[in-house]
Amino acid sequence: MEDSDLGNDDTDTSGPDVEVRTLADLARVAGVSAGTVSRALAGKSLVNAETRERIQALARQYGFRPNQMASKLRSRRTGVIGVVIPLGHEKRQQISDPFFLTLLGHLADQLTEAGYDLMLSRAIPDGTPDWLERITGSGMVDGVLLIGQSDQSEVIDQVVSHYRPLVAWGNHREGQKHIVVGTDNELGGRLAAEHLIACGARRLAFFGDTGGIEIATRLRGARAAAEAAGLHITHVPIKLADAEMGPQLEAAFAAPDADYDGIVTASDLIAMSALHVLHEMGRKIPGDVQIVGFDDLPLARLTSPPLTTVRQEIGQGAKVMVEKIRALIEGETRISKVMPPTLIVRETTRS
Amino acid sequence: MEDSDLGNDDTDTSGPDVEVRTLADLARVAGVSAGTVSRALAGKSLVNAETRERIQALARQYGFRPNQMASKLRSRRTGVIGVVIPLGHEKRQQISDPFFLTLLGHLADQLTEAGYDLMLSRAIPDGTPDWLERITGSGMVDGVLLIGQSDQSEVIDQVVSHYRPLVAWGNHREGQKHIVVGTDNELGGRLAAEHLIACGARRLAFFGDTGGIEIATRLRGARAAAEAAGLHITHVPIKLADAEMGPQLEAAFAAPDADYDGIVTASDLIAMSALHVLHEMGRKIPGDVQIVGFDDLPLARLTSPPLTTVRQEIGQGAKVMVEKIRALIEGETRISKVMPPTLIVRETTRS
DNA sequence: CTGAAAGCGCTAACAT
DNA sequence: ATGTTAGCGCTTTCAG
Repeated sequence: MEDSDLGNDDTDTSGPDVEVRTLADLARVAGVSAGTVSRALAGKSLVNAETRERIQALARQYGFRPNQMASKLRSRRTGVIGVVIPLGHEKRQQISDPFFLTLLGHLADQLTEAGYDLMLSRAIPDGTPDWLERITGSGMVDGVLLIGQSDQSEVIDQVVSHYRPLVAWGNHREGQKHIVVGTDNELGGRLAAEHLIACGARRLAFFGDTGGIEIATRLRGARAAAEAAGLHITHVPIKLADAEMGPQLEAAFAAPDADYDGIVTASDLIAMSALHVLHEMGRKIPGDVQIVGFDDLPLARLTSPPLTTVRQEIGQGAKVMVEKIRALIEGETRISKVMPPTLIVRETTRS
Repeated sequence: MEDSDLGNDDTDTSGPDVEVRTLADLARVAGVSAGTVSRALAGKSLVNAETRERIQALARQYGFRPNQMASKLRSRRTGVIGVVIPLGHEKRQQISDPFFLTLLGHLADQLTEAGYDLMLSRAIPDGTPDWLERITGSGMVDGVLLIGQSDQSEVIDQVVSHYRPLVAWGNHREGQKHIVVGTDNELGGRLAAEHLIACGARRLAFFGDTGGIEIATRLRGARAAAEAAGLHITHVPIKLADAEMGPQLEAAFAAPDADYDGIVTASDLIAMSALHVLHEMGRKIPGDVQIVGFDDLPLARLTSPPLTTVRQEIGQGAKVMVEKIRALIEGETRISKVMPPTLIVRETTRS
């Protein structure tokens, strides 16, 4: 019969002789139309189950993958979320902040789980909204997640006036237009300072650069607590330049009136560095100086002594950011979320 | 003069009344064809300098950005590099390894500098090449950077047989098809063990899970050094499960014959955790036990005592990976690069 | 130097 | 349930 001869053509299951790069190619091989192949591969229900499976098998056999660019162009949906790290107020051109990196890791996990791809950009704000609009306006992403607002809160507000699906990590400010997920930084700073004061510290300092609003707010909280106790807190603006943090700290401790006995730091990283420098100077912790970190990175429990710190819920934050961006993309409405920090008492304070 | 009257038409610089979303829209506004707008915006030389500038000004004024999907589809060039983290041999579903995260940060910097966008994917190898081909075959990226090979060396080889622009970080194996940038792990392991032996350690252990080839090779190097000195080295397969590392280490030290006096670790993270656990057990470092880390993360110098470790050149590695992927994309040929590690002696060994 | 025309590979009406 | 028809918005010959 002619039919069986036809059937025999199927025996070449291994050596694909014809190049099948496009839907049309596969359609030809399968003897159907491109439209059907498209539907079959998308797993749509309006295709006969067995043709669908046959086509999927064929696709596998020929190693065919639909071109995403074409698909995205046509469907006006990219399946990609842009994750942007604004490298603003700190002049370093490098992504190295372990907090951001940790948040990024969690975001990657959550986005993958939600079926999104992640496009990472580092951006250097320049006063105009251009650094952000280059990403929102490119048609390359369905939404944007900002890891930190730096000092760009106004610019971001301006962008969301015409670009909705955007969620930032960071500090929430009254009257702010864009949606933010973050920690109550003022409370965090206050918790840290209050704890230090309760543990007997009197000569307080805050270590951290207040160029970004988050840190500035932590300082405000710490200062409020100090003032409530009738104390002064000295602000020492340590920049996060990795290796160069040591010298900055040494200089800070060498200053004439620098015999601090309680230090609130803007991050665990600064705290760890301070711990190290103080240790080298022969100061006892928490005997001579008490320190509170910020973030509660996984590493905080590994320092010696283990670091007392203000915990931010990074994993939870990532989850919430992804939930919100998805909702925004679906056209729903969402509001900001401020999460309360918790004080984790370990051994760099006298508890 | 008529000229000044003409100039007055430009006063509506603020209120774009017509929506200009596409090249064609802008072309209409500019009174030229879409082709010319495309060329002007691409900065091509074959456009009259002043029409080009006029069009660019118009684009800026209307906030117009060409749709990347369309551009990429047409030009068959995405300007995107895929960065893939294979979450293979370790079952954790999470990106948290600080080494990978650090490498990722450097890659982001280098790629941005080279004008590429970065698409991050975490992948869970499943025995087939599918986890990788989903990315290489999607038409979404111009090339792929793999952060670690996990135990997928053969699969990767298979993929590069038909997909050239791929560079992996990791261990180089003789006869391997794909291009790798990485550290001489065997040498690294040997340096660590030799140093420990030279410092008087005799009861050696290697802490780390050898599921990935990199770690297995480090163990091989350490073992070779031990055997050359007539010593035995005990392999303790610590998994990188963040918080759960403590208990694993405690169990390791509680084992009957576990009075190690020299420990080679597979990463700084394990070393830091071990440091912490030993500290809690009241063991002196380096007095009772000496430890050598691996990676030399920025944090290694901050432990107390500061960590003796085997340094991998992460920043340099990222630079090399990006150089190689760019060359491969251009159709050039490249070979693997094995970088020598260096021993950084700090204070967890008796030097 | 610029315009017109032809797709890149796919999806989504609209038919049938 | 499947085929047909039209584009998505851009780039790039090919003319002029």
